[in-house]
Amino acid sequence: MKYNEYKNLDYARVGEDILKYWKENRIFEQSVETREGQPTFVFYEGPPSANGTPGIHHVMARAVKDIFCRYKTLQGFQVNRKGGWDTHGLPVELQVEKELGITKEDIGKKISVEEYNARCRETVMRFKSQWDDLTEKMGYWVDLDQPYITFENDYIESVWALLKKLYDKGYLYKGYTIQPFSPAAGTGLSSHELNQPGTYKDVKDTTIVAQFKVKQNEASEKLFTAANSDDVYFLAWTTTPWTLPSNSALAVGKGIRYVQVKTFNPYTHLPVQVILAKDLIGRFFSEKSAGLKFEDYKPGDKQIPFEVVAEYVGSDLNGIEYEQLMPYVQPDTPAFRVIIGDFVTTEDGTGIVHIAPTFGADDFRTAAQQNIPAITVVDDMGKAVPLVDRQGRFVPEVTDYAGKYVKNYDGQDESHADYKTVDVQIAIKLKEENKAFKVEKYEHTYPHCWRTDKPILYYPLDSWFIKTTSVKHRMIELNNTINWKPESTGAGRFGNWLENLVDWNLSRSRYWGTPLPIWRTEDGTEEICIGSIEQLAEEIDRAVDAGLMAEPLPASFDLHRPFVDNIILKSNHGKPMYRETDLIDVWFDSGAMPYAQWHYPIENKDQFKKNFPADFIAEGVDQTRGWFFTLHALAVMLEDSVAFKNVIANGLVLDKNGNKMSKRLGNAVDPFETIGKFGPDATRWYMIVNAPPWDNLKFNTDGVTEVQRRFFGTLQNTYSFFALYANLDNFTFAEAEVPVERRTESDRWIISKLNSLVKVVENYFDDYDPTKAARAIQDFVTDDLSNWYVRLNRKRFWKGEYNEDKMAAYQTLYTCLETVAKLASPIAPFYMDQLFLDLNKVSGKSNSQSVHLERYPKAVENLIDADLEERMALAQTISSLVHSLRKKHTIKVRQPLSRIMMPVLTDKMREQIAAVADLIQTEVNVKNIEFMDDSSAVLVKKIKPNFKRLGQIFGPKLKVVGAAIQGMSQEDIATLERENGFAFIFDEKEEVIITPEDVEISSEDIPGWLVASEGKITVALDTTISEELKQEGIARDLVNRIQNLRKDAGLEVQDKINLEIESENADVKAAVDYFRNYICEETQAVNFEVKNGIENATEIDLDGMLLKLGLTIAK
RNA sequence: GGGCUUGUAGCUCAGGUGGUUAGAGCGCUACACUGAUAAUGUAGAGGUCCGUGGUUCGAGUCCACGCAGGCCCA
Repeated sequence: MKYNEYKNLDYARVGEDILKYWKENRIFEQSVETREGQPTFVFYEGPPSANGTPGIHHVMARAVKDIFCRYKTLQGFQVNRKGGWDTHGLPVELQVEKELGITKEDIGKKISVEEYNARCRETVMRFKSQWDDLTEKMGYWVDLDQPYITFENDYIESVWALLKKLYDKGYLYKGYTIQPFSPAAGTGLSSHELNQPGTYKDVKDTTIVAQFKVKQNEASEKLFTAANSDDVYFLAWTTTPWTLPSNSALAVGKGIRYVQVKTFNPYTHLPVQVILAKDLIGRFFSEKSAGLKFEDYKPGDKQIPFEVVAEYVGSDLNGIEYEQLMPYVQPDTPAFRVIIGDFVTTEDGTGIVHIAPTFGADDFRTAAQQNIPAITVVDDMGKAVPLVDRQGRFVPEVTDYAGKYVKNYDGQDESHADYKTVDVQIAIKLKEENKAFKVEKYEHTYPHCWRTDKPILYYPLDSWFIKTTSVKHRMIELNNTINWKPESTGAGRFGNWLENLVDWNLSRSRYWGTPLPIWRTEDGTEEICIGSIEQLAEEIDRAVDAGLMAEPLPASFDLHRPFVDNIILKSNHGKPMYRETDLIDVWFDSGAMPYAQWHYPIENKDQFKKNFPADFIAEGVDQTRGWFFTLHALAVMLEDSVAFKNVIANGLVLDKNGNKMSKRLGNAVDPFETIGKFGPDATRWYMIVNAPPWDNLKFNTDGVTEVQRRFFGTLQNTYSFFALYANLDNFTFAEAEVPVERRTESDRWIISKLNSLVKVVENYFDDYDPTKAARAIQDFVTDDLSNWYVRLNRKRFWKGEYNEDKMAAYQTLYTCLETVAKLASPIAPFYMDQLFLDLNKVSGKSNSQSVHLERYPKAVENLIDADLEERMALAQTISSLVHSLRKKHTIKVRQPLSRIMMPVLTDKMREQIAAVADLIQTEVNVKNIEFMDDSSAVLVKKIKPNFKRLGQIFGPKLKVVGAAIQGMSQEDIATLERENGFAFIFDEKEEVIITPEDVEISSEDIPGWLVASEGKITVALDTTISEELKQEGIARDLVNRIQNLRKDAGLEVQDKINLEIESENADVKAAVDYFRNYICEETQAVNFEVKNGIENATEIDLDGMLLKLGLTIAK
């Protein structure tokens, strides 16, 4: 049996072949089955949506997931990976609407809800086969055969069951949220409808800077100290004066600077003191008025004097109370105070923002967080409603403006002289009451309803909520136990989000989604939340008995709209109950997957228990407030637990210029094309090795090419090298392993390095840092294994008998390759499996059918030898220095030299170098390494201050001391070393003593020699070339030329040859004479004749020495 | 506008707790090597460490304020 040898390996082909092999041998299934009974590693698949085609970023995200699942499998864990599909939601609906050429308005009219939803169901899985294809081709192992699908009845039923649990715990309630609303059309608008072209228009509105009078009490005392007897007001600007009756708070920016200004109201001319942002004084007070005297002011003067009397920061003002501006309706709980708002700026207005929680999303959110009530009235149904009704008119309680439209919704002629908007009427009233500081027209853009062209209002609309705020504290607490990669996403983005948590708005007014399972009586006094199909059937039976329904629930029933909408249930008091028409947020669907993927809690209790919470999940960072949040929120509320213990939030995949990929711009990278061209392994390896997953990746195929060449090319070369000679020698790893202590220094070194590698890679994987793992593996393969170990040991493989040393070399290299295959298999699953299989096919060392069924290698501590690794590093540095010296003096490596000399300052260093002397000598072609120490007395030493140490001792004096140290003479340094101390005298009095620990002494120069140094290592090269050395150089040159001839003649490595040589040159003759055996051995010549008149001779020029060579195959 | 994040050589990236000469790979140039050869070695060119201020004897590193890109949220 031979090791496979490849000419021009096709990496894409490797992917295809191995994929076929996996399928035929059920490797994925086996990797789960063979771990039966072992501890589980729980992974959750964040469901993608198959209504679009997959992109290259999906390869990235899924590579990250796959890596850790494979790694944990190698470690012996059982890792079930259930696939899943996210099927509900707006993108699906929009796509369907686009394809049908309809709008939301047409649903239920031009097309029935039933047909519409059928269309959605069909559309959402349209690209499933493409997704499945990519999943396989990129090597993402996930169970595609039994995925969870969010639109299936079982899934929806689970979601209902969870909703009911939340309902029973009191977490579900009906409230309102501020949404764009068109009073003219009587409907809410989605944000996407608001983004239609033409909805934002320039309009001129009356704006008011209102004066809110500060209440004098303990909290506000500081304002009045500055004010003497004047009244103090907050100034706040609004472009929607009709919201002023609904004001219940004022918001300031925490860090913004505010001033208190003494002046006069321009309309009433009364003395006032007003508070506004310091940066905005110029907007309200003219420079020209700066020096005016207050006693000179007469009512009506154009120039109004002003004076800054005090200054505050926003946090100083927090909590100060003020009098209600337009007291039509009183709130139930305390309001009218200053709060901190994160959205406050000094871009425009006054730096103080008027808050009307019923008419602004920021207002609503901030007020809710800081316990500020909204101003509402109670309607006929006993429900709290805002001061403006759904037609856009003030309610009767706002007496002065009752029934008036807040915008021109009733088509009045605005050009008429008597036309006054409600905003203007409010402005007039406030001016009269000394409550307006400035009134002016202001042009700005304002959104309009795309159907009616009338301005929209931000308006509270009914919504169902989950009371996440009630578990906020627990969510934060549990979040702190989650290992986030990167940490900042957990602490920052996610942590801040939790800190500012508001209740989860569950309602969506759509058609294709999980229906909210709540039925209510028309007056809202009775309701029921349904938690299962069984319960629904029972309730329907009751309704049938009461005559509300005609038939019981059929055996097969779709839980979507419109079918559930047609169900009418019977309340306890016998009234009919209708379903709340809302669908739920699709994020609830995906957040419910830990439960619903098993149809839990309806069934599969054990399955669920075994698979909750997840050990690991990974998705894009954009999921922080999406999937990560909903998973966490549901787990905390339902199970009082985290949903996941470790999470990687990966970044975006951008194009090579750092721009977002988009199909529209045409810069999107096709994953099939990339994998087809470079193969899945190089693609994955590039993505992982290039940057940590949580950084954005600038995807550049040049990088994939580089990875393919540098890493896979080198590894493959190394394998080919091994296979070539192992096949010649029939090495099958049949013999017992050569004991490590009988192996060479370099064998033990690479084994030590290998074991160190196993350790660090394990640590990196355990730390969920695949990039560092990949880089460590790559460095090992390219630098240690290929460029050093193999290069230094080439001869051992192709020269001489199949003896123990050769066996040791094969075994060592085999072990390295096999171990690398295992270590790297999570990242490059196809290629590494091929490598493993190619090796194992011959050796039969393992019974596994795949590297993915293997166990992760264990590092053997006593094979790791730090001293050995250190001295090999020394050998590398020294070799590099000698190469550099040879280069400088143009002495080629083939020319042997007699010796190098090295100053050594410690015995340890001498021992270390002596141990690797052979290697160095071979590598740089010198005969001897000699050491020098202090006793040789020719060393020139260099001294360098240890700044870190000296800085701590001398602080500011470091500059002088440092300079003094660097100025020390050779004698000074000798004194310091001899007496373990050296004294400087500064300014003729101050004595400073330094010790050898305060400095670093190195030897840098040897007078009369060629030297090179790096760090503490200095090498001197003896460049004298004796006659004998010269001849040996010629011999080596000859060998080189003969080898070239062999190669040119197309000889195989093992072919023997006859040699003939002819030359007049005495040196050549001498070299041939003296090194005949050496030349024969190196070139596998069985005969070597010096003669004249060679047939078919090749003429050779060795640095000016001419000769002729004849070469024939020896039979 | 807010939160988070990134900014180091032409490109992709390293640079624990501050230490004086900022590194690697690729690319470029030159030379060498040649039974791993579409490989390899050596050397060279290439840096306002995004900017400005500050702390410090000393800042790529710490602080503040900006600038530019990105994500999420408004």
